[in-house]
Amino acid sequence: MRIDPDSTVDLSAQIAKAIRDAIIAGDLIVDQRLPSESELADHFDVSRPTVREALKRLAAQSLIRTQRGASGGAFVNRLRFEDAYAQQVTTSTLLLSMNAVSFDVACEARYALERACAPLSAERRTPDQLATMRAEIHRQGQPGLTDEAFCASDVTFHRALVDGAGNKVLSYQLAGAVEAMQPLMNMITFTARSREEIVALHTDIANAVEAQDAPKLDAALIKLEAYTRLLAHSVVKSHENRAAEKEHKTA
Amino acid sequence: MRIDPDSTVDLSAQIAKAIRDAIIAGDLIVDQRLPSESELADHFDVSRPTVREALKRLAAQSLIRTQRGASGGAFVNRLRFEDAYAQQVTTSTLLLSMNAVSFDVACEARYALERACAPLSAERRTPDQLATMRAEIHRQGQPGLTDEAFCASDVTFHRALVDGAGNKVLSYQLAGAVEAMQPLMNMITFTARSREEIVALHTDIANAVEAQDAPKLDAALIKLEAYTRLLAHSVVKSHENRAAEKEHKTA
DNA sequence: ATACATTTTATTGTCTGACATTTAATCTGG
DNA sequence: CCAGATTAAATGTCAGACAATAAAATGTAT
Repeated sequence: MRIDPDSTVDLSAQIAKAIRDAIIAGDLIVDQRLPSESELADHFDVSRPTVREALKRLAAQSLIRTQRGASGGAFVNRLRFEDAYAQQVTTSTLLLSMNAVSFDVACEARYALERACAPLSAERRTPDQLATMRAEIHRQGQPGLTDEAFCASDVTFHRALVDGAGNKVLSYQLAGAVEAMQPLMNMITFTARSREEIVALHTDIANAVEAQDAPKLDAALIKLEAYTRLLAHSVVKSHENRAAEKEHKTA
Repeated sequence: MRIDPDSTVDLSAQIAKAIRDAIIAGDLIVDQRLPSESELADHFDVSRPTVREALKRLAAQSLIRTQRGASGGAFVNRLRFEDAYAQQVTTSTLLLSMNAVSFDVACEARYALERACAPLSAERRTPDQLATMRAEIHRQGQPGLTDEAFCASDVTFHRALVDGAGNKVLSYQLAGAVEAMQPLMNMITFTARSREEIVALHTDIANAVEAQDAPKLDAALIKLEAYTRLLAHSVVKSHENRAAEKEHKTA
């Protein structure tokens, strides 16, 4: 592990990269203790604050954890699915919010991915998963639910569908796609009529899963995607109309 | 933006969270300049090194960038697809290497996702994308190629297929799945015979894409997945045999 | 000898203050 | 008006200190 003191890059960034590379290469294994901050400072010939900045960078990526006290220190962290999941949701959410991704593109991606795991879900669905889906459908049918709560329930419903595939890697990859869509979905105001329609489509999905009927499930998802896009378009249009009216007034 | 000085959590972690939440909530917008480190230190009532550790955490997640000099400082970073992509690859790779994910599970996830975007790719394929796929197939057919180079070409080929869907969100989500598999794929030793088979299957895929024949493309991908798993299983078996032999000798 | 309380020690967390480096803005002389 | 020198503001880095924590070592009483 070496750094170049003459490089224009931050020393802490270089040190973080050196350690990260060592972890990726397997030179540092899970739960292994790194040298203490002072030792690292000596090794890289920098000050302790600089080493600490490097370690904080790695901690931000969940690559290490630190413990205080005697026999404490920084340890290589076993990256858990939940940690990776949380990071992916944050990243995906910001990515969508900062890059002017159209609703259509995001929606297409989400449903394409969801349909990818649908056949596996249909095959392997568990009673637990079915119960979750039914429970969320029931919740979505209750009046007085806020739009946010409705969307949250929607996410839970779809997560159950995805997790039903029984493939942790797949669940992890899809988590970002499904959850990152939520802020966009929250823009939609769900009328009683549209909620009714969505509940009906969700019921179709749950039925198809229960019947382990993959083609029917795929068809139901396609219908739901189409309906979601329809709703979003009407929202966009009403926004545009309002903007146009405003424009008209000021003119 | 506030922190709790009595919390047991690191101050730098709290500050990072406060700023991160502000970015996610949209209180800090892209390219907006954060207060200087000294000002942040005053605001949170901590020292400058503590603020710096917090900022490095955010920099590690590509949420901010820093610039030196007058009128420099920390700016909210527009998260680019490439940055998010790179992070996802790192995370996914470590996730697989640290969690004893079986080849079958990873492979299933990868091909399920890839098949998800296949219909879109078939519909929207560009001449450029087709050219890339053909070029990589040609490279894969050349003798003297190392296993690593063969795998790298494989990744490029599949990326072309994925990018062909013309959906950046989808490409981003799939990037991790495809690239993270590479270390696992690198374990396989490709015989001349198996390379030939893979090239043939890749040709089927390219032909299906060119013909914009989605069902044919899906079928080709299913065959490739089955063959990939077959190869991996033979590798695992030969490993087990060798281990058994070793065991026998020492006994 | 063992269980419990105390002390020691190693380590991270935080602070203070200073200097180095970089870069944009400002000033100054031609 | 322009080019170069100067200034100022910001991050990058360093050194040394102290606080907080938690494990290990030590002492002590039963």
